[in-house]
Amino acid sequence: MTRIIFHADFDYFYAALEELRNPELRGKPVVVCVYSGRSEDSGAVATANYKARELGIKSGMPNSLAKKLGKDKAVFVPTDFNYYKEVSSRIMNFFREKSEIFEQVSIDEAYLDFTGKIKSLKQAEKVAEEIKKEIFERERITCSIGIGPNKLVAKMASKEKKPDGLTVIRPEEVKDFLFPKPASKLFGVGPKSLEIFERLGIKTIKDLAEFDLNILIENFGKAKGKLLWERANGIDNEPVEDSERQQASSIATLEENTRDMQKINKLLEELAKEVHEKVKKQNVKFKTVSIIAINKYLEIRTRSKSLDYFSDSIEDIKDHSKNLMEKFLAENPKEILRRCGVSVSNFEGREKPIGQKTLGEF
DNA sequence: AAGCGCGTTAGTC
DNA sequence: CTAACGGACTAACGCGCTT
Repeated sequence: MTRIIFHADFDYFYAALEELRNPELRGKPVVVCVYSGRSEDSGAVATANYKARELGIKSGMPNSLAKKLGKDKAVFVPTDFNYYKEVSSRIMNFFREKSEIFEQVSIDEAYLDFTGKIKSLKQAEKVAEEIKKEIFERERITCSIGIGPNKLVAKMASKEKKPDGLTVIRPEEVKDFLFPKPASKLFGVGPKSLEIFERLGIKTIKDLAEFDLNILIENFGKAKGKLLWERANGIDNEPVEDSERQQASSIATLEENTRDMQKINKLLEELAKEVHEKVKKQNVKFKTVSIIAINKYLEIRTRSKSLDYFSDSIEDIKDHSKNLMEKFLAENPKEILRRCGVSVSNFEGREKPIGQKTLGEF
């Protein structure tokens, strides 16, 4: 059964919302920043509008660099997640009404499965136009929609034309659409995979799609190797489904790089409190407590501990995160931390819905 | 041998 | 002249232990 999957992606969402509530920003380069609080500019760019992108400013970039590129032309504003969440959930609710098979991926992205409601791709295109129009009328926000036979193709298609784009990829067009793109553009390929691709001489998605599956498995492991190969070939059978949260975490930057347990504990306590609030709000019980340690080279380490019961106690979060951190620092005498985080996961009654991936013979 | 729990890393927005 | 650098989340891996 060929499916009709939409992927909707709000255009430069945070920056668009900042423009919306502050008309003075319109027409200017707008950069929405996360400030870590360590110094005036420390932090990173969350989103930049298109004017700012023309100056070379991109999300994830250090604020200091963005400031340099933006000079006095760009406007820098801090994130206001409560505002973004409010608008996002109104749009998400609208999506949910439109197609009951719906999956929110992040604050600004969702999949919709219209297989049962729509007969042709021509009609799908019309529905997508209507959705875009209605979102704009309601919220004055534009989005880009990709339509394809599965989530992967829909997702790659929504990126094709931005902002305010609509891209339909028919099943017979999938390979022509994917193959010419560099392998780095394939969803799920990051720096580590690219390193391996380089060694194997894989440059385009076509190279990957035609590469020997067994050699990919040797290099990436069974599941990841097969996953990459399938994706390169446009194969993806993941269902669109509304999944529940699997984790709650908080992370923050230390005032200065340190491995002093006193300073770190103070921050861990605050983070534990934030995580506990999320746990209470979501009304869940967790079994696993983790810490995240990011050193001065921005390398990320994690340590975790599973309890033999489900808990919602703040003491459990505090105690275990402190113990984990103490042990981590003792075992890694050279680590000097820049940021740290606390996370809880393994929620009661949420057995991971994954696992239907049957790896046949090859 | 398959499946699970656990602890960890890679990747995305 | 270079380097600069958030926070929240999901998926999957590898290992050891059970069944």
